[in-house]
Amino acid sequence: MGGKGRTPCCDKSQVKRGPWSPSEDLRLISFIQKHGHSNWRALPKQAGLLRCGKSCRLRWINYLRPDLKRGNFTKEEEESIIKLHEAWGNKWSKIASHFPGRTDNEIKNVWNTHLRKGLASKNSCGDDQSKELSSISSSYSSSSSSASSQLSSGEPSAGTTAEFEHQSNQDSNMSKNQNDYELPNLSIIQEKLDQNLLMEVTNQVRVPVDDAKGVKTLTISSSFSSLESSNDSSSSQGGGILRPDDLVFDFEGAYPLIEDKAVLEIPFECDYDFWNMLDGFMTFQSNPEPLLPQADQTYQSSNLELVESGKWLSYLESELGLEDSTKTNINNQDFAMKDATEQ
DNA sequence: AATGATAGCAACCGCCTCTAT
DNA sequence: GATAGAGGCGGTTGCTATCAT
Repeated sequence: MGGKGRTPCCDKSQVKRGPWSPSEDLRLISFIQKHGHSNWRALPKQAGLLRCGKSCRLRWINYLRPDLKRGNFTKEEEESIIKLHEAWGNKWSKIASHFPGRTDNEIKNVWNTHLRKGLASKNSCGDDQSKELSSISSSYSSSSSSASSQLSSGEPSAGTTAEFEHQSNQDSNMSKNQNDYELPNLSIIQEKLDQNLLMEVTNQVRVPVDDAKGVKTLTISSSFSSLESSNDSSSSQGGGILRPDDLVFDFEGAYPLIEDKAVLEIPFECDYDFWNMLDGFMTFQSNPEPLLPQADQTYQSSNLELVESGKWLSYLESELGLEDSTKTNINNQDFAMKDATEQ
């Protein structure tokens, strides 16, 4: 410990706080993708972000990392969390290390919101709990063979802990060296698609990826809760913020693989106006007001919004030189009109 | 329909640990 | 060994959506 007190990690009056905007997310993603994150403190400045380095790190780890598994925890995962918490207490990062794709923050939240209450209620009816624990134990052992032996007793033995750690090392490649950040392989992408994380593709920013056999395309797709009729509360938070459920990596066609890893690149050095415009766009698009339906207008206005946003992104694509040339002229005209109208 | 209570979760804060000098 | 800087962790807060009255 320092002893003489710590210098603040950043000047809090100079940094932005609160929810991250879509453009900040994209800046961070593209910067890390290109340069890695060897120095979190220096990163915000280098990336042109008015954020504390810690904030960037947290955002990346908890939200933007490409290997994150989103969506609800499965029953098995929840049961595993309960058992691991029994063994280790609030060692969230340690627990999280056994759930590839899950973050300590996520697990902590799940524990605090769901599991703790569930257990508390079970504790009130004594016998049920021991029954429950034994069922959890057997369930766990069937679902996680390498970890199965340690869960029947309260404290983990040295051997069983070692087993967990062994498994953890095997599972969490990302945590080995996050500077060598790797994108998930295609099976993970497919898994996300299977989980319906790609609910509705409303916009696409295509990024060409060089490939010896030609240029493939990565599509960053975003869908917005305001355009969805989903009752899922998790998708309804965040307002104009681009959420991971919204921002998914989608692949068109085969993707270049180097040593089984997909490689892609988002152009970081685009015009700063691009990011700012993107911010404005995201806010504009996610603004529910134009979409809040007057009954039969719902469908029409939503589709209008989709069309407009599609035009907008096409415009972006053309600005970035990523466009399908056949669409460019029309879209530029459309956007210019829209732009003039809004201004 | 309005209001208050509750739930869920992203983000922040402050402390701890590790490492370089 | 002392010190400072940086990353990491766990606790907590605050915002938003949903539910209940």
